[in-house]
Amino acid sequence: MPLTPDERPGRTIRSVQIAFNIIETLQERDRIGVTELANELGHSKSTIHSHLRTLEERKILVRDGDGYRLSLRILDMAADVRDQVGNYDVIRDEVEALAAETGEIAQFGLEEHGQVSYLYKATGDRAVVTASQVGTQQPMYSTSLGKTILAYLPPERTEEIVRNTDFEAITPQTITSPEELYDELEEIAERGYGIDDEENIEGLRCVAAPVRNDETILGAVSITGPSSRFTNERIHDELPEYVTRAANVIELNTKFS
Amino acid sequence: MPLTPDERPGRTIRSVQIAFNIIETLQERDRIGVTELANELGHSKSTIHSHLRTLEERKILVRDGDGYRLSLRILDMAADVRDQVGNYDVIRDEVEALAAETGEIAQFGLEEHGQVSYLYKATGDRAVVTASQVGTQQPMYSTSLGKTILAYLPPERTEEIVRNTDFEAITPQTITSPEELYDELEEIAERGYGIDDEENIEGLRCVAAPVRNDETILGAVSITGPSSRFTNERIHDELPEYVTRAANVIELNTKFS
DNA sequence: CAGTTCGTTCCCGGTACCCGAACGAGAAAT
DNA sequence: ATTTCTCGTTCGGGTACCGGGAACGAACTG
Repeated sequence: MPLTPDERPGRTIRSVQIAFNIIETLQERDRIGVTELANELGHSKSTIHSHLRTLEERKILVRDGDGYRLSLRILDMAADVRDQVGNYDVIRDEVEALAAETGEIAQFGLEEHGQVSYLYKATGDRAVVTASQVGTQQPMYSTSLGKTILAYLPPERTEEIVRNTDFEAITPQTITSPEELYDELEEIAERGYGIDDEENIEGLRCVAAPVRNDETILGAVSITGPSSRFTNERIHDELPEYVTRAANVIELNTKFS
Repeated sequence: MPLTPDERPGRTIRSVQIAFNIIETLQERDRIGVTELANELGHSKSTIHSHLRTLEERKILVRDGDGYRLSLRILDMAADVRDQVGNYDVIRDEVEALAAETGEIAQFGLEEHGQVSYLYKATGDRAVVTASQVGTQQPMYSTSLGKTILAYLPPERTEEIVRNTDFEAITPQTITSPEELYDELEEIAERGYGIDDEENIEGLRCVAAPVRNDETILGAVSITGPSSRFTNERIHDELPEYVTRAANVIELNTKFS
């Protein structure tokens, strides 16, 4: 298995690619040894060995029993990430409050690499269970968070993201063309909130509101629930009020970084 | 500045070292650009550029404004780390409970790379503030957690760690020789809990108890407080009871992984 | 519009990276 | 006890490829 078929522009460093292949493999299947990794990744044992040694010296991995796993240093790095994004405490408190008062799932997400990344997730007492997890990514065009963020990003950035998007019909309702998407973005910008009507997961609807600081968008807040509770009526009346209120509180407490 | 003066055994991969130098620099000082990184790390701009491109493609970094920062994917990795260690929920609940009932700092730590890494930290309502943070590391020989873990590790592993330890007098009370340390480890094994009497930070004392599963040690729980509240009397009577009780609860709820 | 400072690209030389193969240490099997 | 796996580790060699320098382009500033 050759690595990458050489992305068009720019160079990328092979050893580093290998290192992160190891890390990612170790992320999903812990406690693996040298030989197994070598087979899995298609490299010689000696190559993998040197890499493991390097990563262990850097305290990214630890030997645990027979095999390696990621080290707790990752937790420290995660804390720094939260600091760097800024306003984590405000966001957490407000998302928790939103989940508590609605009983549903509340989330905060922001754009990274042309996708939505979840920064925080809170589950209310009657919330449905979903697979989404903090730090993971979802497409922009199929989520309320993503579409709402797109609607408020600088136009050139929005275009760049849309241009690099492969539209895929995740559910029957998913938006599958740039034209449809741009229409909806306009709509969102007009009314101030975005909606996902079973476009990402069947049976689930979401409502999201942008969080902005001085014209630049930081991210968005959303609530997610089953279509049975998110009726056509509530989704354009009561629910947008909740999320915009939460978004406003975050905006007001935002400190410049 | 040459990288490492070539560690004695084994080879380590330079590109990966550079990549993690970048990551670590970005961890402490966010939003840095290519040129600044190049100067800081002593590499050419083109080298740094290729690395940044690689790391960005791997979604480890994001462009944010002008400059890079670590991406939210780190948060996802952190979640996986907690899963891999196992029993995170039990540990969190019990450490929180311990902090709540004592009012002090409570922590759970385990051994990695011959040091203590903190997995969880909870602060009670009258707890002193310390710099220690989840995911960071401390020496084994100067902390109650470290010494307690050493006392219950397999003897050969303990020896290996002690052999590779540089003893340093962090405070006037710090243990500075293997002999002293081994004496204390025996004491700990006898009475079942470990103590740090201002050996790591002046003015602070800690008490720790081991968490074991079927003869193998998973880590240790500790409480930390000012010497004024951690009197000679309480530190050998009331306080050990708290931590051993917490440790026992964790042990009982431990699932095999 | 000149001047500065970014980020980016290109090519080239030297090296250190990856591989293959051999070694050593356990454990399991007979 | 001896064999036979399989694991992690070490070692040298050939060459891909990584890092450096310099030139280019773009964005700001004066």
